[in-house]
Amino acid sequence: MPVQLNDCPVEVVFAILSGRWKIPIYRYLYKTNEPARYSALLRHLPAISKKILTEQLRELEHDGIIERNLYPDARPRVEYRLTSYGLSMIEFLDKMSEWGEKYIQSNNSHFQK
Amino acid sequence: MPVQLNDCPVEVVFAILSGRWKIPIYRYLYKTNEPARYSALLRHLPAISKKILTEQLRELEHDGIIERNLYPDARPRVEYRLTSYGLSMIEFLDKMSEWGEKYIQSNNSHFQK
DNA sequence: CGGCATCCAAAGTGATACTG
DNA sequence: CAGTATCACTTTGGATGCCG
Repeated sequence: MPVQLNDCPVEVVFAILSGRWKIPIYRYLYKTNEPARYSALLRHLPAISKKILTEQLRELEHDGIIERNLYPDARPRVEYRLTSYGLSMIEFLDKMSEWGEKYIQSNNSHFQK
Repeated sequence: MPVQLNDCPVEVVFAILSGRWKIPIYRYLYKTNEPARYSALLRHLPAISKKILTEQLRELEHDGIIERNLYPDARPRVEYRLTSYGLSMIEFLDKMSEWGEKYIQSNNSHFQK
């Protein structure tokens, strides 16, 4: 059998966060620091489609990173926010960000393609 | 235009490490702490094919994470090792690993799917 | 030994239109 | 407003075989 994904905690984390829009969604929720409506996310991520936004939100919710709250009304209102679990990711995300910045700064700009 | 990938250092890091076998390759090189031959990697990652192994190694090399050294001989010998750049990723990888372990421990085992 | 070429399957992403 | 449904496309991973 191949290497079990779940053998490696690092791969578990990658599995949770891999998806074209998961980091952008996380960043938005983190920096606004308040529940965001579906439509606000849609507006903030100009290139995303509703189908994909819904998918990515469902997956993040499934993995316990965000929470979905429906406020039924004439016009339904849905808000998403980071759970405490989601918030706690900031520890390694900050470290990653630091590393990434150094990487970009250095003339190792291979990643440009 | 969509969010530029390169606007976000975290996404840059994800781009570098995303690939089915990159973390396993990294882990192997890190824990053995010595140059590994192509054939050793192939043996250690039971489910990988030669084509894919070569691809992932090339990408890691391109991004400055590993180094490839050819020792020409009757039988060619090729060794791969982490660069200092690659080694320095351990800082955030350790943090990710800690987080991932807690995540797995907690009854939030949603990620099992 | 350490690859590359070919072909194929699966996953991920997206455009568009429709709905309670 | 906050979604589904459908279909198309692109990217990634993999099986297999050949080569210097």
